[in-house]
Amino acid sequence: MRWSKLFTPTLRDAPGDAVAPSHKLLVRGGFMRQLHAGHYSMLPLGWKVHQKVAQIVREEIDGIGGQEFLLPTMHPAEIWQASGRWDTMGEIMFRLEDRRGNATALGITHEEIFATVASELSSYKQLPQIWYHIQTKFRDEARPKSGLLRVREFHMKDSYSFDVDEAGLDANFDLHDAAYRRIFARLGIPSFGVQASSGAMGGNDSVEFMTPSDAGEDDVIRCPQCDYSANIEKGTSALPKMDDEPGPDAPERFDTPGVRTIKALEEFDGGAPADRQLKTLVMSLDDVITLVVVRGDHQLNTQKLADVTGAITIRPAELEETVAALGAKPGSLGAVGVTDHPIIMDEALRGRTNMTTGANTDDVHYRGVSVERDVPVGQWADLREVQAGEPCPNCGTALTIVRCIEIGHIFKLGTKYAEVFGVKVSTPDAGDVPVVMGSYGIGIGRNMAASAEANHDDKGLVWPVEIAPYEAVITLMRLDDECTAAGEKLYDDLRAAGVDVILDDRDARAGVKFADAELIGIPFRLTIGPRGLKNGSAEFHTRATGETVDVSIDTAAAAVWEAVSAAKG
RNA sequence: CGGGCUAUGGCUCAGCUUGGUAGAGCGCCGCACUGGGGGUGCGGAGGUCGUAGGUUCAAAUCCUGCUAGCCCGACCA
Repeated sequence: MRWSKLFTPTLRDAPGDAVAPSHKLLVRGGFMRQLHAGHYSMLPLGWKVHQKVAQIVREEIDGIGGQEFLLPTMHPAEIWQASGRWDTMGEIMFRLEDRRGNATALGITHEEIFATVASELSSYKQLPQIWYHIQTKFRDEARPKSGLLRVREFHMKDSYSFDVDEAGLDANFDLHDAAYRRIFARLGIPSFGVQASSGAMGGNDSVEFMTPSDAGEDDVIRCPQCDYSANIEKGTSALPKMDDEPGPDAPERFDTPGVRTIKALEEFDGGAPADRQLKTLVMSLDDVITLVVVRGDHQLNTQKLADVTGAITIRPAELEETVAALGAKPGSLGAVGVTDHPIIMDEALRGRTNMTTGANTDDVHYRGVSVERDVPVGQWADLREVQAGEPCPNCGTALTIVRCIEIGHIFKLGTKYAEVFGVKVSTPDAGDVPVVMGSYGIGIGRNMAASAEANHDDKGLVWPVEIAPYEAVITLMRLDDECTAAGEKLYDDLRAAGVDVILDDRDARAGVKFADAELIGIPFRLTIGPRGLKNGSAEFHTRATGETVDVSIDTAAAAVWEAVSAAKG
């Protein structure tokens, strides 16, 4: 490629509304442009990087035995209705009708579709199978943000494993785990796996891959000592045991005029510290008013509540609903003796006695509450959100909470989809059995952005060689005959050697060319100018280190080839 | 969905408070000088000021509705 012909509109200033470094740099470098919220046009450079990322993913999934497919992105409603996800996916799914009025979905993921294909599997001898495609997904995100990090239209590699039993699934799960770690390493993204909520995917086990970044959207609990790490939607901590006094034989009502908050009750004469209070949250779970109780100083994690209850639509109750349900306003609510609404209690409250909580009369509280004696708990569950500094459940070290980008997610699905879509195989001793599935996703554009987040400096992007838009640039300092001839020869030699090289033959000043090459993150640069040519040399610059060395013009191509080869492993 | 902010040329922004000829830098086109880190000078093109309505002799500016975008939160793979 000759830069004079390349469409790469680089900008000196980032768009004012971009915040994330990857967003700013991908726009400034002319990799992409926004069409509207959550939809980006990939320009030639952006698409080139995107395809290189996809190719790495393809190589690694092929490497564990994956077979590449391409399934449609428009799906009939019936197939989603069959799995139940037409309803449970809610507003995330784009829906439309064809000219006959048939309901259609734009694919958010492809478990159902791959399962229909898999229904032609018939014998255990065909298993295991790993099938995948790299296909556009559409998700009607409530809030697209941060450039490519969260969008409404994106490419995802999603693979699916099919096994005759759980042991087979475990093996395929581990193969994917290892392949994903190789992918992230090749993309230059520091990564680690965490225990995660399976959310709307169903299934019984899942691991998310995370990379620490302020531009991310997930909070991850990490132990600095052992290897414990979990999404905050899933993780827990070991709380110090509380020594409660037994308290009175029955709860005692007492007046608390004007006390409306946990903090106020702490300071109130005759009140209680927050960790000796019950916090009663009135929630609507699929329109069922439910009391959710956590310790006064704890926070509810709504994803945990969703996982535990299976509820699809969770929201705090409106004021009127709360008053209608309990007869008091927030600030004086409690679950003592409440029998006409389900009560879900956080595990941290098990066995607690002599607690303080609202009495469902404005300005009145109870003290001396024994949780298991006085509250008709319907369900116990881990609902609280871990706070930084709490002890690790494995080793007791103070936990940290790290902001992360989710760069991959792998699920053990079990037989849910196989049963719905009749994916079963004959076995020698168990007859026909449903196939055990796994599902494994990795967003191409998000990983491109995550690599940009991890690999940039104040001059611009510093792509790993494998995904850089070009591996090397030959920068002509003058467009005179001598420089041009030397540059053209190097350009031809490098292309012949298989190096992805661009010749900067623009009639522009040196500063512009250097700045552009650094902004878009080309790993290696050969500078050809009269200063070097006098001595028969070119300058060899490495983007990542900033080092510049003189090399003989005769060996310059070989030097670049060696550097590229070494970097690609 | 709740809260906040924004919308003026390709990009970044000023102008709005106090209504009166639409501006700057970068980018773009032409010419000249220049030529190893976003160079200089001269000349030029390019804007229904998001949109619809209202107030007014007069609206980028004041008022109202709408739309779009961004940020925080909720939610989400």
